[in-house]
Amino acid sequence: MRIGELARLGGTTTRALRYYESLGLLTARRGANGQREYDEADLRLVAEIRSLTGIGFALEDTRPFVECLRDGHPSGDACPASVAVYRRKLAELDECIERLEAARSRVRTQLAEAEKRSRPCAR
Amino acid sequence: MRIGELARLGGTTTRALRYYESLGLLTARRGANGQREYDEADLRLVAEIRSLTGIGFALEDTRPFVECLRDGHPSGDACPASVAVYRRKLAELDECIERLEAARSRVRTQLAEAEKRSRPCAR
DNA sequence: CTCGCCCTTGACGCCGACGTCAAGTCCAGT
DNA sequence: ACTGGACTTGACGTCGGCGTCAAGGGCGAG
Repeated sequence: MRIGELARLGGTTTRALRYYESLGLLTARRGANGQREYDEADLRLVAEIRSLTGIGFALEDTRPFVECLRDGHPSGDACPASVAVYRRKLAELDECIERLEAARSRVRTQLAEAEKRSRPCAR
Repeated sequence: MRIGELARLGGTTTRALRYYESLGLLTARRGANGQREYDEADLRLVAEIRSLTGIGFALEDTRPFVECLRDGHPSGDACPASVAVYRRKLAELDECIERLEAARSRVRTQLAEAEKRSRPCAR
């Protein structure tokens, strides 16, 4: 298949696919006319990339998963490097959630105090 | 005081202060030599901006607070517009935290499965 | 006078993940 | 032959919040 169909099937755009290729995440065979030619394995890679970025992974973080799949593993997270990214991401998420929850509680406090001041005698 | 001192006292940089001014968050009187001149009220504004951005507010979100202070209110969140930003921000934080927690649980699941596959007979 | 430090404006750089436009190529259908 | 759609590369634009550099002006101390 060509890039347009891969984009459609992968739920993304041709621009994104070329961008992935520029990062070395995707590689394409070229047909006689110079156009990129893809197969099911490439679709699998795109699916992996989209799935991970959809969760919030940076493109660079998807690299180990993609390489793992290209090495013939049935699953992108079958390799130690991928699992390491899982762990790092988990730690990042924990920290991020913690910070946001702290921020939320501060905002809540501020909001409560502001309302108390504006309606000092409200029930 | 001049911009350097305001930056020091406010815990930021001169570049940031000039940027705030370009956004209309800060205004400065000019001395005879063309240099910016600030007072305690300006320091108060900077403190408000830094406090809010420190929690994760965008600069634009601090505008109502700053204007509220400039209107003579003792607190930046004494105005309805500021309180509205609090509410909006709270909703944003709730949604963001929710998404991150969902992502975290997905990553946890993936990690657990990946480890199960890599060490099928581990205790 | 020079040194050094602070100040001025203007403008480009950075990060990530593409969007969007330009100008041209390739191919199938009518 | 012509049209329309899909493809190619290259390059600039976007968003936020500044960092950093350039090229100068102002001012007190020695």
